[in-house]
Amino acid sequence: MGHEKIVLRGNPSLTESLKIVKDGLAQRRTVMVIGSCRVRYEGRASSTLQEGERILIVKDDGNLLIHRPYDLEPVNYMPSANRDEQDKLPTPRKAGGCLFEATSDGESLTIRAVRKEKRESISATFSRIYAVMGLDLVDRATFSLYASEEDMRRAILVEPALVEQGFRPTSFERRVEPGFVDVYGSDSEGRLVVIEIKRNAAGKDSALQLARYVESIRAQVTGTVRGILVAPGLARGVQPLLASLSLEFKPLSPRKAFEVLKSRGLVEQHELSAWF
Amino acid sequence: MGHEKIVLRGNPSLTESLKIVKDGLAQRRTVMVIGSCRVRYEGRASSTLQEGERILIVKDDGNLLIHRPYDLEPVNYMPSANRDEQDKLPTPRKAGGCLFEATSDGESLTIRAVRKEKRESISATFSRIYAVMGLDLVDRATFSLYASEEDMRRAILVEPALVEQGFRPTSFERRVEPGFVDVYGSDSEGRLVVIEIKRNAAGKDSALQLARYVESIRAQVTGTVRGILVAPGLARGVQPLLASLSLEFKPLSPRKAFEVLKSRGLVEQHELSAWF
DNA sequence: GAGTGGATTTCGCAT
DNA sequence: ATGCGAAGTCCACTC
Repeated sequence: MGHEKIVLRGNPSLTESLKIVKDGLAQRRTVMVIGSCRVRYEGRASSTLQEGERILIVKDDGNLLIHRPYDLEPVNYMPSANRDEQDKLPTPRKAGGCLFEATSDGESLTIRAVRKEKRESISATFSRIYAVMGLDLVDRATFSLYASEEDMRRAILVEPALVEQGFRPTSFERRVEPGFVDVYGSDSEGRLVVIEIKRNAAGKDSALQLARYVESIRAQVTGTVRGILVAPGLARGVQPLLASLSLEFKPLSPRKAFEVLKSRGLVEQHELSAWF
Repeated sequence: MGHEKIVLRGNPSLTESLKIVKDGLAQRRTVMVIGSCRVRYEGRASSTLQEGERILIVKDDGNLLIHRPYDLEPVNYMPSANRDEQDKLPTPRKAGGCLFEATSDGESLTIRAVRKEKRESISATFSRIYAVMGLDLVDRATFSLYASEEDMRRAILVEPALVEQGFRPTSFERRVEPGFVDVYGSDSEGRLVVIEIKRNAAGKDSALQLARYVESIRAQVTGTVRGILVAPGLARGVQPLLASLSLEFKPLSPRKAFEVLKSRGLVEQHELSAWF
């Protein structure tokens, strides 16, 4: 029993609701209740929310949300207790440290969650239930939030201060290798600057690649040549390697780059524009 | 048609789903779709989310949320376009500046939302729908949050002895050069007192911020100026920093502040029952 | 586990 | 509108 993909009841009886919620919680399914409720939270702060019609969601990892019919943010919520453990898992996770309890006094349905470590608890009491459901949802897809490396390069060209104050790009080359884009320029003291951009956390290969570029340039010119690795971050162990190669690191997130381009109206919106 | 409180279908046909979603959007009802979808967002950033089972909610004020079966935060979202207008309304609000569109190609259901001013848009395409519903929820209740930093400030104003015997507040949220002083007053010996309040354990930033305030005020007046950091505790390493800055620390928990307000009848009574 | 900084931050209040 | 600070911030990352 209870192995159905979806259990859903409209205008359920109290008994029916209690069973569906209890089963859903016990089986670590996503549980949703739509109805009129009062909510109380105590923990980091205290809050009360009087009777009103809302949507309550308990996800299968124990995260709890209570949404009003308006507002982007949940009016009440409680994070799952075991976030750290969850993050180690590549796929959907199950709750561990959060205690859930569904009870009924014959008139109403109360869902209560207690998070021991953080000493916080939340309680929602439904006096009326319009719909209740237990869901067994599967979502293993990866979420990608991005601006392209090309976007990062363009952002640096239009706003060189992203690299450092006084940086002036003088020329740039096309992509020489998948994943790498170069920008050349000079700093405030006239020194030559070679920039290598990486969209993801830069690994050793990036540092070594940049080192080769810098070395190549140094052989052709006189004077100091600085090598700067621009990336959202460094992979483990790259920091000391960079230092030993006398290279520098400048953090830049694709998001930041995207913002810069957007603020200048330079972002490509071919799909977006079609919608207007 | 469509005047029902709740329209709810399990395993609906594509045609049925499209109608319920279209009607719900047109009538500014809260719309919810549960199923397998792909999501694409463009605007402040860009994101893609491959096929997976999720919960999509369009609230009656136009806020859109897409939740995976895990995580506290929505994987994708789009704020309603008219937040400011909404905030002026005491009761449930309706969307204005957000364009919604529901379409079907015979195989899937696509819900799109476009926010013109912010130039952002989101699109969710459902290849499979387990449940779809249109809700007419009413929630006019007020949400009360206690033991906030604001409450701590109020508590100090009504009971200055929480800071120290003889303290007399003269003003609060006084504008000074670097920002705002939480509470401003004088001690039993007439010395000026500047108070910075923190709800959580105060960190280095709090100490430095208070130091800036004190410095600013010392530049404007003659005589001693005391800086007191009021917080439930100090983060590690802040104690010596405070000492080196010649600042003082007075422990005060939000809970205590709340108790004070409650004892004066300045907050709605509500029980703080045992958690376990 | 604590500290630091970012977020498609959101939210609220101030000028 | 804009800007600043708070948030029951959450969240990822580093030490």
